[in-house]
Amino acid sequence: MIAQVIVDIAAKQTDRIFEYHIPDELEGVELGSRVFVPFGPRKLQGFVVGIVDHSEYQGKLKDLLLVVDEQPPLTQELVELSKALANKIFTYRISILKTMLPAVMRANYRKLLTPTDEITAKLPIFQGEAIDLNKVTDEKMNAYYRKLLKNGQAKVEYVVGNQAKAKTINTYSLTEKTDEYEKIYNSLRQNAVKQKQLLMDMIEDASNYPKTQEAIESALQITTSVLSNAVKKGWLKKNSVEVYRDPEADIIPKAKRVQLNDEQTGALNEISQAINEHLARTFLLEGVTGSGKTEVYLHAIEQTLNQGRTALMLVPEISLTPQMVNQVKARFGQNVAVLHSALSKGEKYDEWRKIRRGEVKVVVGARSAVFAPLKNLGLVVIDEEHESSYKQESDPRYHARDVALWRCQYNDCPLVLGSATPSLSSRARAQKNVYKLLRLTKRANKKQLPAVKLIDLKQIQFAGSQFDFSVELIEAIKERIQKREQVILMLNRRGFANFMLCRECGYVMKCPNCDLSLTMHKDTASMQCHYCGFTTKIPQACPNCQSRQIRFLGSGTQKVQEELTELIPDAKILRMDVDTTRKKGSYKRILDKFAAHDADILLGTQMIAKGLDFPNVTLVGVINADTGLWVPDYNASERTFELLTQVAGRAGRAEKLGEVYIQTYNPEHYAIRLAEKQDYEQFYRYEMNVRHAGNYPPYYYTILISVASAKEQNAAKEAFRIRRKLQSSLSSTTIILGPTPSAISRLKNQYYYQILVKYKKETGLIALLHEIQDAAQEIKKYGLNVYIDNEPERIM
DNA sequence: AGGCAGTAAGCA
DNA sequence: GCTTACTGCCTG
Repeated sequence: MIAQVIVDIAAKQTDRIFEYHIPDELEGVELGSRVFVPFGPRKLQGFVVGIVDHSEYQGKLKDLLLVVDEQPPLTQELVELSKALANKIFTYRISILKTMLPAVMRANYRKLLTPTDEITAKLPIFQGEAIDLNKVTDEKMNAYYRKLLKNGQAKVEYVVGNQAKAKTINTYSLTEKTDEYEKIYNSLRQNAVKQKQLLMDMIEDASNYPKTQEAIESALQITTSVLSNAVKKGWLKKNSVEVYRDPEADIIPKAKRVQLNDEQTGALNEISQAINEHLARTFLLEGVTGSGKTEVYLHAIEQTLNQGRTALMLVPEISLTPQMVNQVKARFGQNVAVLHSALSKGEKYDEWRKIRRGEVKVVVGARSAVFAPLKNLGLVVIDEEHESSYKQESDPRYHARDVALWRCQYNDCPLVLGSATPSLSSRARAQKNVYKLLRLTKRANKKQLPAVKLIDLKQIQFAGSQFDFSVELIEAIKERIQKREQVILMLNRRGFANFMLCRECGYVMKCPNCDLSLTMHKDTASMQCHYCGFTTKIPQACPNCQSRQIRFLGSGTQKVQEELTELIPDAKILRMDVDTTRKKGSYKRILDKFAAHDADILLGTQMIAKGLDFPNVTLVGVINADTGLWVPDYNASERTFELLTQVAGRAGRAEKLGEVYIQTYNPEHYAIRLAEKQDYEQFYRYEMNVRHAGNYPPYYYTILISVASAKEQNAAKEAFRIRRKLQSSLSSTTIILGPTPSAISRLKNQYYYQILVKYKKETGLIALLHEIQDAAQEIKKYGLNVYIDNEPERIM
C-alpha cells in the first residue's frame, strides 16, 4: 500500500502530494496519520492525506519511517477541509494542517554532526555528543566542521523529533496475595518501620490498589525510596499511567437550566428544528446585550447532545472568561473541553486529546478551536460573531466563520452566529435571507437597557488638572461608590502616555524599527513599542534638540489610574490590560477580586467590554470614545459602535438600573450618536449607505495584497508591478486601489505597500492570485514578501 | 525549505 | 588548482 503525504515544508514546490511505500510493520497507518518520512537527505514530518494501492510515480518509492501517534490526529473531515481552505485563502496546505493541531505536535528538526572514527570522537568539540549544526553561528567553526565532513571524519545525521508528550504518573499495583504479604511482614526486621507501614497498607487496604505514588506517599508519609525498594523486592509493580493535565480541577456544581422567555423559545425552536432535521442552515441571532443569547446556545447544545451529536462553541479570546467557561461547564460537566490561550502547551494538548478520543461532546474555545477534531458534529455556535479576532492576521489567514460554514455544510448541521451588534456582512446576508435572522429585543430579566449619556468634552469642565475626566463622570463615580455599587471604566489605550512630544522642536519619539510612536510606561520606567516590543529608557530631554520642554501626551490606563486615585482617594481600583494580565491566572484573579467587591472600580482596555457579568455594576464610563474612530479603515465606525454598545451592556445587568457615560469629542458622529441610543438596526441602515457610497463590503468583496521589503523602493516597485498585472486582466467593474504605503508604513524594519482589490464578480481572479502567490515564492530570495489576504478585517 | 550539483569567479 | 559564490533543480 502507498501513503500520500503532505510534507512539512511550506513552499510552492512542495505544496503537493509525495507518495511513500508503507512497510509491513507500519500497516496500521491511516488517513490523517502523522508520519516521519525521508525527504532527500533529510527526514521530515508529514501528514497522510490519502492511502492508495498503486502509484503513477516512475521512480522507486521510499518507505515511511514512522507513524507518530497511535490514533491519527486528523479526521477525514479535517483532511478534506485542509485542501479546500488552502485553496480559498492562498496558503500552503501544510500551514493549515499544522494550524489544526496543538503546537506541541509540530516536529522539531536537528541536523547532527557525528564523528565516524574513534580519534575524531575524542576531539574536545564533541565531548561525547553530536553537534547540532543548526545552532552553530560561528563561521570559523562551520568551516572546520565542513572540513571534517569532507575528510570523512564525521557525517551528518538528520533527526526529526516529536515534542508532544503525554503526562504520566506512577501507580503501584500488588503482585502477591494478602497472606503472602503477611508472611513478608512478619519476616521483616523490627526497625524497618517504613517498610512495615507500607506493607500494612498493602494488606489492610488491598482492595484500593493500584494506588498512585502521590497517594501512597502522602497517606503514609514515606518517600519514593521506600517504594522503589518495595518494587526491587518484588512486592509491588510500578506502572506508568497517562493522565490529563487539568487546568481547572475545581469541580463546578451542576446548574439547572433556566426557563426561557417567549423570544428565546421562538429562536430556540427554529434552531432545534435544524438540529433535528440535519439542516446546514445558518442563523443570525441578533440580541441586545443581556437578552440571554448564551441561554439559547446552551439549550441548543443540549438539544444537540440529546441527538447523540457533538457541539462546538466559539467565543472571542477575551470573553473566554472563567465566568463564561464556568457557565458551560456547570451545564455539561465532564462533557466539556476548553481551548484557549491561557492554557499551557501541555494543557492544550491534553484538552485536544480528550476531544480527539471522543471523551467530550462539547468544545468551547477561541478561533483555532474551529478545527477541533469533533466527530459527528451537530451544531456550531459563534458568539460575538462580529469580533475581528475570529480572523487570523498571520499566515493561514482564515476566518473562523468561513471554516465553521464549511464544517456545517460537511456535517449537515446548523451554524448559529450570535451578537448584539452583528457584523455588517452577516446582517446583510440575513437581510437577503441567506442567513435566517432571529431577534431577541428584550433583556431576559425584563430589565431596561441602561441609560446612556454622552458627555461632549469640548463643552464641559474637567475634574482635576488633567483633561481626562469630566466633573460629571467623577461625581457619578463617587455617588456609586457611596451606594456600595461598582463601576467599570474603559479606556482603549494602555500604558501611561501614548507619545512623547517636544514642545520646542515638535519631535515625537518613535520606534527605530517601526513607524509608530513609543508609549511611555511609568511602572517599568520605559518607552515601549506596542508592536515589536522595542524598549528604551524614558528620556529626560528631547533626544533631538536636548530641550527639557518635553511632554507625555495621550493618556493611557496607567495614567488614568493615577489621576483617579488623586480625584477619589478612597476608591479601590483594579486595572486590567495586557500589562496586568500577562501572567498566567492573573486574568481570573482580577475578575474574582472584582466579583468579591474587593474593588470599586474596574479600569481596563477593551478586554473588559465583552461578556463580563457583574450584577453590582451600575455605572459604565467610557473615558474616550474616539480612540478608534479616526483610524484610516473603512470599518472604523462599525468597530466603535460595536465597542461602545458592548461595554454599555456591562451596566445594570441585575436588579439595579444601569447608567452609561460616554465621553467624546465627536458627539455628533453617527457611530457615537447611535451607540448612545443603542440602536443597532438604525446603525446598520446608516452604515450600509456609507458602505454603498464608498464601494466597500458588504457591497464588494475585498482582497488585500501587501508587499513588504526592508528597502522601501523595492516594496513599491513590486507593488506597482502587481498592480499592472491585475489591471491588465481584471474587468472594468473591479476597483483596484493603490499601491499606497500602509498606514503604518514600516513595521519591524519592513516597509509595507498595499493594493486593495474590490470586486463583485471576477471569474479569473482566484487563478490570477494563485499566480501572484507562486511568483511571490520566486522573489522571496530578494527579500520581498507578498501577502494575500482574502477578505481582510484590517486595511491599514 | 534546504541540499546538491554544476558553473563561474576569486586567489596563490 | 583549489576554495567560494551563485544559480537552478529536486525531493517520492
